[in-house]
Amino acid sequence: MVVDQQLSDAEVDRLFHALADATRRDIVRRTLVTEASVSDLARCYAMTFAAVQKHVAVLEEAGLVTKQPRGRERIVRGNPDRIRAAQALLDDYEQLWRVRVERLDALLADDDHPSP
Amino acid sequence: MVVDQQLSDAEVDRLFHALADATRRDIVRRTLVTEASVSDLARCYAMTFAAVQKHVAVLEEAGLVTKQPRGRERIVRGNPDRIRAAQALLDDYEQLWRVRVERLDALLADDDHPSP
DNA sequence: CTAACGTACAACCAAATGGTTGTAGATCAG
DNA sequence: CTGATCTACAACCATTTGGTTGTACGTTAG
Repeated sequence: MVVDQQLSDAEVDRLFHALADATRRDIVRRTLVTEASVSDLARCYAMTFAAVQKHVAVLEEAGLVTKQPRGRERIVRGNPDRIRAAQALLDDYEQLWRVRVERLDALLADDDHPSP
Repeated sequence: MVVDQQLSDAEVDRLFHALADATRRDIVRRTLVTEASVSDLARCYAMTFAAVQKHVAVLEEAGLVTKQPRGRERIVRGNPDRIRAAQALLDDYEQLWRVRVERLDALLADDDHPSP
């Protein structure tokens, strides 16, 4: 089982911010399936190489992607662990919501036996 | 079972962007457990009422929170469905990653029977 | 060696973000 | 009615963001 990484607020900020852009999400999608160099990726989008380079940097700082040198290229790979970390965070929110549901259930149970 | 909402790129942008701020995440946490007025929330943070109001607006546009008038107050409640929508999106990414794993497995299987 | 390719990085710009203050409209309490 | 409270919204400001262009440097191909 993957250990539930303890991410700081700033890291969580970076993680969700990195996911809040369609181009970056597409880069994550691609590199989860197939590794690609930065210029491979740049050819996929209607923007300059430098712009794509910046998106990859944002993803790398968020931990969603790793960049490994290979000759003159930098090979980009998606990091499934960070995806799972994000899922774990969202799971926590859902668990919190259950508290509300359980409290409402308790209230309804009390209504079955109202005090006079 | 909750239907898998079909979110546009712009909606997903808004969803993750709304989550990319510690104050907003805290508002979501609180309002998932207990409903609260905007000024209830404002008292929790070291910033002006107007700033908190803006954060709530961002969360509302992202669908992570609903705002319901009650007298002069606006009651804020967390929306677990949007949390689940975000989880569903991340699940998709994890599924993509499995494609890579399966392809690697296939490659290894080929290596068991190398051609001469 | 030379030319082409892949990357890194700085400088610049318009637009969006996250905060502030200030004003004004509803609603509630006394 | 009057005053306090809760909200809405505009205007403003500093910083960040997402894009551009341009320059420089290492690596590969011919």
